[in-house]
Amino acid sequence: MGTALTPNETEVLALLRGANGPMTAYQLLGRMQRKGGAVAPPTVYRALKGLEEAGVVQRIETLRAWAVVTSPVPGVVAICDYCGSVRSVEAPSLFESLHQRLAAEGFAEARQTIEVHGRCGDCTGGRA
Amino acid sequence: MGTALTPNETEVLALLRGANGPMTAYQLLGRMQRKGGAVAPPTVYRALKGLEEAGVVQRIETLRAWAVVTSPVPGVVAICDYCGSVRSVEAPSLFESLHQRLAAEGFAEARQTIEVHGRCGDCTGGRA
DNA sequence: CAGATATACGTTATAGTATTACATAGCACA
DNA sequence: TGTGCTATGTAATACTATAACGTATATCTG
Repeated sequence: MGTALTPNETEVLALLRGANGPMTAYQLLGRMQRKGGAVAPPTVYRALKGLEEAGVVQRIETLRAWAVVTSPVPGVVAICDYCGSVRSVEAPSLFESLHQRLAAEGFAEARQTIEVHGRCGDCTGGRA
Repeated sequence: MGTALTPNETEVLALLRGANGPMTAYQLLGRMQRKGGAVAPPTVYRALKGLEEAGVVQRIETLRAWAVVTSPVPGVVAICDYCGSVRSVEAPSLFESLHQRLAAEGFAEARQTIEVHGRCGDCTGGRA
């Protein structure tokens, strides 16, 4: 199946798993430098590319940051602008509707990005 | 209603309208420099910010580029990776489903980004 | 009118994100 | 042994975006 991860990919993935949210490439770079000495941007970007192709991380486009994929199926990324939390919400029927809608236009999609900014339940319940 | 556009905003909007697709901020900058002499990045970014707030342009996140808003209502941005075309596809019921789905999670959305990469009808019909 | 405020813009510098290009090292295996 | 492949290192650069500060102009208002 998926080829095994390389050492660098493993390290980046571990860092992302240990974080409680997305990290930018340069945050990852900083962590790796504090551990391992001379690490340069291509090391991080190559690892991210590999992990993305393996389907285990994804770029959160609107944050220019990277996060572990938490759901087996593509989801809606819900980003709270108040507390910064990022959740992936599964919505298979939504993606199916999207597929249908695009098919009706003759468009064959290969990759969907759905990101939503707003306020999460925790931040809505409490004060502003 | 919407305040009038500033001269810089007007110029940037005209450039985007004249293009047949999204332009990056630095492409806009280059055009403005060839016309007007010394123009710096903040000039472009300020104009884009104003236009975005006015709802007449939007950033295409997955392209890191900017495009004129073509539909009165938020749409699905369909990007053909073969010919580079970018279209906004209206899908009100899709956005309504998205709203419902997020509301069920307690999430109140303020801004949605839906971008899809794939192959458009023109590129599907013909050869690879 | 003087002074206060607000908007738009100019200018310089810098921050933040990502890629290109080329070198090297190790492994697999004919 | 040598050939090719994968992963990595390394240096430089490209691309995207913002911060911080200054200036000009308009408008309001006492």
